Amino acid sequence: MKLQELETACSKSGLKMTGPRKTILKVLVEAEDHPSVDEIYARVKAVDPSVSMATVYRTVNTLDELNLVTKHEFKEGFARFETNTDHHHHMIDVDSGDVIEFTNVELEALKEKIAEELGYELIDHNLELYGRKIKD
Amino acid sequence: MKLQELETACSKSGLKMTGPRKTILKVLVEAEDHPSVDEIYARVKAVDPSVSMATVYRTVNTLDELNLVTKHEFKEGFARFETNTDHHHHMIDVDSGDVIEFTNVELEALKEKIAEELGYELIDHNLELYGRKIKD
DNA sequence: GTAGCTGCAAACTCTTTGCAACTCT
DNA sequence: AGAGTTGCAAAGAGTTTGCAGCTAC
Repeated sequence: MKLQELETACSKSGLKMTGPRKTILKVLVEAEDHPSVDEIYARVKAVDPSVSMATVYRTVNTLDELNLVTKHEFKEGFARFETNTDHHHHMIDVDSGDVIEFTNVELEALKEKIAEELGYELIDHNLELYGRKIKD
Repeated sequence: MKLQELETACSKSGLKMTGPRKTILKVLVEAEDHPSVDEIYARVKAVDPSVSMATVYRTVNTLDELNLVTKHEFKEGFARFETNTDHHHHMIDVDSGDVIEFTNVELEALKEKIAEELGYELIDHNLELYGRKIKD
C-alpha cells in the first residue's frame, strides 16, 4: 500500500490528517521490516522530534482497528507493526531475531478446512515458525 | 502427564519439591483449561493461601524452561499455561474467549516442509485461529 | 467553531527481581 | 550445612489514559 492510498483510506475513515499522523504513516509505509513502537517512534522523531510516544501508540492502534496496519505479537513482550500487504506468515530466527515472511497456498486452504470442521467462521489467524538457520 | 510423573521430572531436573511447588503442580495438572497466572494463583491460594504471586510466576517460568509446561501468548496481553500433552493448536473463540484445542496431521507435515524450504530447522511453532461460532 | 488530536505525565497491567528469612535434601 | 526457594515489596517494561491546549476541517 502506497502512502497516498493510506492517507486517503484514513481520511475516508474520518481521521484528520495531522502532521504527526502523516509522519507516522510515512514511516510505516517505508518500513521494510516489522518495527516495534519504539522503533517507529525513533524513526518518526528523526523527522519530527515533537511527536510523542503516546501519539505513536494511539495511531498504530487506530490503524490496526481500521485494518490498515497489522499488529503482531511475537513472543518478545512487545508488539510489532507493518502496513497491510498480502496475507503472509512469519518465520522468526531465534538466533538473530530476523523475521522472514512467507506465504503458502496449502496453508490457507488447510486453515479454512480446520475452522469449518470445528464449526467456526475464521476471523483471523496466524502461524509463527520459530527456527534456526541450517548452515550450508 | 500425571502429577506423579511431573513431580519426578522436576526432581530429576534438580528442583526441590517444596510445598508451594507441589500445590502449583497439582493445580496445573488438574486444570482442564489454559489458566493465566492470575487464575493459577487463585486456585493455588484456595489450597494454600500463603503462596505468593511471585512464586507462581517463578514456578511456571521454570517449568516452561524445562518444557514441562507450555506457555501460550494469545493476543490478550497476558500468558496462559498448560501442562504438556500431545502437540496441538488452538482455536480462540473471539466472542466467548473459549480456547478449543485441535491437532492436524497435514499441518504438522506442512510446517516442516515450509521450514525446510526456507532453510531453517524448526524449533517451535504455533498456529492460532481466531473465529466466531457458526450458529446452526 | 468544534470535534478530534496532541503532548505530557501519571497511571495501569503484567511480570521480574533484590533481599532476608526459610526449607528441602 | 548449604544451595535452592520463598514472600514481600519495589522496580521494570510496555502500554494506556486524563487533561488542557491545539489543529484540521
